[in-house]
Amino acid sequence: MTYSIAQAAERSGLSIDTLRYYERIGLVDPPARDSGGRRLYSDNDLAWLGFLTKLRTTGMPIRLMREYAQLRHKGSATAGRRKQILFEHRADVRQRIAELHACLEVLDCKITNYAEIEAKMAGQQLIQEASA
Amino acid sequence: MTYSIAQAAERSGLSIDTLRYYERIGLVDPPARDSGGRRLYSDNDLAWLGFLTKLRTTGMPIRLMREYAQLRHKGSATAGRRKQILFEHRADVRQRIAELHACLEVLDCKITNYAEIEAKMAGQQLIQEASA
DNA sequence: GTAGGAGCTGGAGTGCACTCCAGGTCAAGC
DNA sequence: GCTTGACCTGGAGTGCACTCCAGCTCCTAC
Repeated sequence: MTYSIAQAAERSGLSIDTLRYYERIGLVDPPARDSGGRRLYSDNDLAWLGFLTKLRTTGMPIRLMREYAQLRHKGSATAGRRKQILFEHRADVRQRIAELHACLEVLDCKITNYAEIEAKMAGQQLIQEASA
Repeated sequence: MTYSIAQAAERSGLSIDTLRYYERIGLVDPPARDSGGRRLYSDNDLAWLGFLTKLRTTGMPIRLMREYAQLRHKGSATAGRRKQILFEHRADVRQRIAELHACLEVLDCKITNYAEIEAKMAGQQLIQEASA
């Protein structure tokens, strides 16, 4: 199964421009081409794009994704380094999740605060209306 | 208690340049100044900076933080909108945490994979050594 | 055969959030 | 009184990750 760049964009959630950009900077291999010179993405290509978007979503910088992509080409001898990259990145992600949770608590606290203010104001309005 | 810009930077975790930048774009109120024209941050200022960094850590864009900051100046009439901003932002943050968790699973899976490959290679090495 | 639409390339432009710089002021210590 | 170091200002520069553009080719459908 092959996909045009438009289909690949839709399935990967990336834009057409981004797909060409990723290719240009060496994040993805140049896909096959049809007789007219148009890109034909394979299921394999899409799987790799899917993995890349996971890395991006989790905030991995592109230069590191590129290092990973290049290691992939050098075969199994680089598996150690690739594993290390993912391992360290996972630790980063976990830490970021923890940070976000901490920030969530602050947000909860603030929101609760606003809700209390609202309740108080609503109460005062009731009192005003009753005494009017 | 007051703080020089260097102290404020250290306590907030922001750089001196960033503090001045935030002031310039209206994210923080211009702090007091000493007789020599130098900034003197108050505990209140630091508390606000602390809250801002929570918002930034959670990915709120600066233009939205600025809207929030400006609403704060307009008094309690804007509390509803401010609450709304935080409320929506909290939903964003929760969603992002969920996304990160999903990505973590993919990472776990990949890392496990690499570990298995390593184990297999180690096994082969043992066999080779034994037969040597 | 021609109009339209998808895709192509190389290169320029964008938005965001800082970050750096030159040239100056000010207060303290020697 | 002079050096030093922290701080000041307005403005320019940076890095990242795209995003857009002009001008072209190719295929399809009428």
